[in-house]
Amino acid sequence: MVPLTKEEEDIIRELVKEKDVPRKKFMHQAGEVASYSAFVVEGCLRSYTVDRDGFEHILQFAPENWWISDMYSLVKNQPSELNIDALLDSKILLLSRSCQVSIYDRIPKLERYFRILTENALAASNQRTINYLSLTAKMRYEKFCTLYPTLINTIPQKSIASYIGITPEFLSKLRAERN
Amino acid sequence: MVPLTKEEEDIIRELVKEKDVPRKKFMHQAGEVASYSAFVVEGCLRSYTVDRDGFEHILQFAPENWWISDMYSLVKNQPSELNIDALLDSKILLLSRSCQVSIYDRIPKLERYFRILTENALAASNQRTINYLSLTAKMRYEKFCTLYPTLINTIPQKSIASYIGITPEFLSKLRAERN
DNA sequence: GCATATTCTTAATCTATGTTAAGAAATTTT
DNA sequence: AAAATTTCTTAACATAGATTAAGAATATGC
Repeated sequence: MVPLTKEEEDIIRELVKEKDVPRKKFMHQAGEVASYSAFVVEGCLRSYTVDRDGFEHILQFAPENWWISDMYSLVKNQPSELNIDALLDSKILLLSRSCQVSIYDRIPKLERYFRILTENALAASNQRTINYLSLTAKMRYEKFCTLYPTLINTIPQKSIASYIGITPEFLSKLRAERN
Repeated sequence: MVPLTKEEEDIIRELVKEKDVPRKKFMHQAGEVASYSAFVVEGCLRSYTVDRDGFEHILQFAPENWWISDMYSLVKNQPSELNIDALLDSKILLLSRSCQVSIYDRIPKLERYFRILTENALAASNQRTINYLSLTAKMRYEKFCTLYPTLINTIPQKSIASYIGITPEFLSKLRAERN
């Protein structure tokens, strides 16, 4: 999306840390203040909350080439309610919030890149809210399938159920319905 | 949030159009491609979809000093599903998408301002998604009351019901419960 | 490759929330 | 301020989706 010169690439390479996250290992845990965003090079991460009854609710999947973070904790500097862990063995690039800001100062077009990225994330989040308000569970599942075709066979069904806001049992029933 | 010089103020004043929007009048209608963001100087706007059964679902309230737009339509350049209208007689500032970009080029710190604004909107939207996934209707109503105390007495209850994703009848019942 | 743990399915039962309807209260228009 | 419209409340009944439980299928760790 943003063409970079060799020097700009070097700046970024210096500020970003590569990391392997094996399946089920955390990149971030609830209770801590988030200080990193992650770009998924390979694999898949997810962010989720755990409610008072111990149920997990997935906020975001981040397959390859997606960014993931706890935006709330990052911008408010407050302890976060979110956990971020790997659904598959993954390789990520970590960018700390302070590095991010220093990149913006040194390479302004990256501030534009992240602004646009965030605008797209907001548009997608709004769309998801509208889906909750106006669609049945079945319709949300069908939308999910067309929106994330690659995820359907790589992540457990119960994770999809959690993302669309239903129980795994009910998702199982919905799937049985459509022969 | 962003201190401006006299000249910068003049640039902005030139690119922004002031407009009065009487109660129930539209700033934007579904089907059109959105090309403006609006800053609410006075009054209150809302964005909402109308589903196939004719029910309204409110995505956002914008009381004084908030921005409102159809981010999806704006960034994808696609016809929007959202209507934006005034809940109260309002005065707004309209900023077209093209002016917005030209402001970014002329006053880079405003690109930062809008990046931060969008990050905050995303954090709030994520929070709302988590609320849907993990809270009952009653808890969502209570959260709404603490989050938007000023709205509770200025907008119809049925609008609150629509925003938190329940019917007005059920909200009425919830309110009766807590004596 | 076997044992263990996790995920998925099915079915019976339960419950939070929706629907319908009708009157009361509040607000807006004339 | 009366009439008309919109919003709010209440109550009986309906339903989408949750819960519980148990077995079957898959996946994982050793």
